[in-house]
Order: sequence, then C-alpha cells, then structure tokens
Amino acid sequence: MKRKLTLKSIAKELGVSISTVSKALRDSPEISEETREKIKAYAKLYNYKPNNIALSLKNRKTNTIGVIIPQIVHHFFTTVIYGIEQEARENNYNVIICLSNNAFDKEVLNMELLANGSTDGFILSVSKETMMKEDYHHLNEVIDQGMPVVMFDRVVEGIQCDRVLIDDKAGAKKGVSHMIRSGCRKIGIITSEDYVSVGRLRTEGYLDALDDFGIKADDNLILKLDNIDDLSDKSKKRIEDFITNNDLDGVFTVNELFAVHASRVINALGKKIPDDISLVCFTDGQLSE
Amino acid sequence: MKRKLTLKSIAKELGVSISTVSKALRDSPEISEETREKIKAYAKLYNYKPNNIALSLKNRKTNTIGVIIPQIVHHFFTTVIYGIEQEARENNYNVIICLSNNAFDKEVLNMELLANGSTDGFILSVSKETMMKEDYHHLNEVIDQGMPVVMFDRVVEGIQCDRVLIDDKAGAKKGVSHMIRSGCRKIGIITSEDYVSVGRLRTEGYLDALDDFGIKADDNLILKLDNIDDLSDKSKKRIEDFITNNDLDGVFTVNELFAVHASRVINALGKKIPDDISLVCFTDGQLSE
DNA sequence: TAAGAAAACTTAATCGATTTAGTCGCTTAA
DNA sequence: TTAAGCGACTAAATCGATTAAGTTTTCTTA
Repeated sequence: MKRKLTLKSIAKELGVSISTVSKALRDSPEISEETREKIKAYAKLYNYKPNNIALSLKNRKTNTIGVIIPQIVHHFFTTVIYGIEQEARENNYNVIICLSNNAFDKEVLNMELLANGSTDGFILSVSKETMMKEDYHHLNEVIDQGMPVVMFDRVVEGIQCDRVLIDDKAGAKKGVSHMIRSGCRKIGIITSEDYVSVGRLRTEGYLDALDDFGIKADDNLILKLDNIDDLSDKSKKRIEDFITNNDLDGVFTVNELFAVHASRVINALGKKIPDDISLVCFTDGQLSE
Repeated sequence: MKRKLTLKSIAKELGVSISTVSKALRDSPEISEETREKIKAYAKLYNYKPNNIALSLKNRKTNTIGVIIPQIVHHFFTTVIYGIEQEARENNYNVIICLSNNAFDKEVLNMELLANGSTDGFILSVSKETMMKEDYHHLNEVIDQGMPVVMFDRVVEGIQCDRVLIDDKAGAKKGVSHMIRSGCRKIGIITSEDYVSVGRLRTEGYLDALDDFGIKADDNLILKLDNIDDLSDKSKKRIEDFITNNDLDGVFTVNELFAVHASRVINALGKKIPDDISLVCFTDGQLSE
C-alpha cells in the first residue's frame, strides 16, 4: 500500500520547502526554471494530485452540489439527476445525493448536514411532508448563510431562491383542450391533493380548459388521490370506482402511474381506448410507451 | 447573511482559547463544569455545528462513499442507489454519485477525482467499455492506496475487492428449466455479447438448463445484441428477424427491454403468449408488470 | 510552610494546501 | 563604497478543527 504524495513529502524528498513545491507546480515565476522543471517532473512521475479536502478548506469552496430529492427510484428524478451530473462534471463539480423519502425530518437533517461545509449549494425538490407542513426554515437558514438554493419540480413560493419549473398549468390545459376539441364532453381528472403543487397546477389547467370551452366543472369528475408516486390498493380501488361510476368519455391523469391503472380499468370494463373513451396523461416517463 | 460559527469565533466571543471551546463541547473533564456549561449554552443558542471539511482533513476520513455507475436513468441502478443511500445515511455517511455513461475515460476520471481525498472508498459497477478493454488500472490504483472498493452487477475477476453479485447463471438456469418442464423444446435466448458478464452468465445458465434436459443447443437460437440497456433500431430489427425466422416455442431474454420488444413482435405475428410461445425474462424492473 | 499534586487553562503541532511577508546572496548604479 | 534592486527561496499565517504538551493557579499534605 502506497501513501499519497503531499507537497510536504515532495519537498522533503527534493530538499526544498513546501512553498517552493507549491509555487513550482503552479508555474510561479518566483521559482527558477531549473527547480520548477525538477519538481514538476517528480510530481508527474509519481502522479501527484492535490488533496481536494485541503483545497476545500483553504478556498472555502467545495465544488460540490447537494441534491436533495424525495425519492430516487423514479424516472423523473433520475432524469433530473442525470442532467445535473452531466453539467456539474463539465464544470468540475461533484454531486452529493441525499434522499428525503418524502419525510420532513430527513430533509432537514440532510440539509443541515451538507450545509456544514460539505457543499456550496443545493438543488432540491421538497418532500411532500414539507409541503404539507409549510415549514421551510431549513431552506431559509442555508440561504441566510449565503448558499445558493435552486428548487425544482415541487416548488414553493416565498423563498428567496431560483426555481426551475414546468408550466404545469399550461401543459394540462393544452392536453385537456385537445381532448375537448376531439369531441370529449365529460372528462374526468385523476389528480393529487392540492398540497402537491404539480397536482394543484395541473388541476387548475384542467379547470381552465373546461372553462374556456364553456363546460361546467363537476366536482364528481375530479378524483384527488393522496399519493402521487405510488399506487396503494386504496387508491386503485378509488380509480376503479371513479371510472366505473362515472360515464366518462375522457380521462386526464396528472401522471403515468394513474394512467396505467386507469387504462387497465377501462379495458376491464370492456371499453376501448380511444374509441369509447380518451385517455391523456401528463408525463415524461417510459411506462406510457 | 450571517457567517457560520467556528470554534475561533466562539472562543473570541467568550474570551477563552479555541481548545477550551473544543474540549468543552466534547465534554472533556479538563474543563470546569462552569466554563463547559457556558460554552455549550452559547454553542447551542447559536446552533454551532463543526465544519465537516475541517474534520475530514484532520481525521483523514471523509465519511463519504463514492458510487460510480454506468447510468442512472435505470431502474436497477436507482434501486441500488436507494439501498446504498439508506444504509449510508444510517451510518452517517454521504454518497457522492458519479456517472461513467459507460465510457472508460469518464470512469477513470471520476475515480481519480474522488480518490484525491473526496471519498473513503468506492462502490461501483464498471462501464461496458471498461469491461471490453479489460483495463482496470484505476481500480487497482485506489485499492493500492488502501481504499475499499466494492463491485456490483458488472463484476470482474482478478481484482482484490469485495463483490456483490446475483447468481445470474443459476437464475437463468432456473427460468429456462421451468420453460422446458412446461413443455418448451425450441427455446431461443435473446442475450448480450459475452463481454457483459451478466449476459454471459445468463447465457451459460440457459445452456446448462438445455444440457440438463438433454436438449442440444443451437447457435441459431442464440441472439447476442451489443447493447443491453437500450434498444437501437438495428437491435429491434434483429429481434424481429430472430423471432420471425425461427419457429420457437419459447423465448428467454436476459432483460426486460428485450422481453418487451419480443412480446410486441410475437403479438404482431399473431401468436399468443403463453399459449403459442412462452416468454420468460430475467429482470427486476417495473416494465414487466 | 514548602513541595508536590491536581485543576483549569493555553500553546502549539497537525491535517494538506495556498499565499503574504520575509531572508539572503549577488549585481548594479550613484 | 554602499544602498538599492532583484532573483530565488523559505518562514509563517491561514482555512477549522483536534489534541499532546506546557503553564499557571490553587489545593493538599507532610
């Protein structure tokens, strides 16, 4: 087992001071050509690389981004991570990933941990529990320390930070409008409770579209499920009842998962998509293909 | 914007030395009850938390694990990351994620970068290109520096490290044996080229099963595709030809993606699964459901 | 009462780097 | 002759923590 080289070990080996080594490697004109070459040759030969931790401490900059997401076994979030990682790497940044599992406490804990010097800033999608609690003190704290924070996907108002968002409302409106133009008149929506911002916005888009075409919204045609990311048996049952008991000619769902189950139910009822009933969903995923 | 507390700033504020503060916070008996309480109260009030980077430097331990995977938009890898993150967090470790995108150079670069003090060890699944090149110098280098390395999924022999693996061979054998027992006699396999270890091992399991039942293997019934993670048009075409031109009564695929396309082709041919032709695949994913 | 022990701190080294402020020998110009 | 200037280094401070070693003050006890 060979220990890593340090400036100190190089200095000792070549009989010069630590600062001479440092300067030589950074091509300082203070060091003579001869000494510089000698030191650089030695460093190259033994593959010297400065210690990142020491650099971070000295520069008060870690070149690391903390990414906190509610879950990772999820097509959308992995796609986002992929993008972040690519861009980060190109700019010589590392990415530390933490999962909140949609729990407020874990989100706060992770954030505080990373904020103690581990990262220069955060990119996060807040957990469901956090949105319900509407407690954002952990965000405000790191922002207060001067750390940049970027929110995406699940975004909340009133926090001084950048936000990346999809125009959920416009997208949903577009989808539902298309259904109406195709002839649908009784369109049901399968969405989430309003505290999930993407769900709320997409529901708003749905309502807007109906309104634009002079169709009166019917609360019975709006199904709000409490979990957007996976489907409990209870939720499945509710979708079944929803589709069975309403004579819909169109179903709009705010995500893929709801759509897949809806299509199963529709098939089970002996109806055909899209002849008997239209099915449109808001998604990015791979299940739909 | 408020700056983070440091031992230094606390010491200055309370008129004691830095080491007194450090010791007080760590409950050293060297410090009097009175001083200790005062310092702890102050630290608690202003929410002092030691700087991770400074601790890492001092302790020569980062409490961070580097995870290097070929891709992240992939059910299997996210599931693994999920498991790693959970366990890591419970043991007070962070997880830095790097993607190789299946490229050898990126894998090496990431590894060298993280090895310079950023992580205490690695968990990785080597990239396809690395397996083809059979160049593992970067692994041997970090191992030589005393860093623990754990390989999973795509595992290579001859490296002094722990490995986590699925019994691909036995699993494939079991699946194919089941097909034979169900009456299949002409079973085709859609697999990968042999340099991908999971593909090779699953192919071996397939051959073993045939052998056990006294069925002679036929090279024409073995389709080796070069990309296991996504399906090019060329690969799709090859699957179509493979199924169309061989009068199979069973198809075994080494992953979900191949199976999905195979089932499409079978359906398109007007055949029924499982009445006309059996379809079994090796997977963990969610497409299959 | 003086020496030794104990209590309560502080100094300084260390982790591995960078950088400002010296130091030392030699040349050059007044 | 001598101060200034320069080239080529080295010493020391710094980032924020920990800790071994040293110092001072107070308390015991023979």
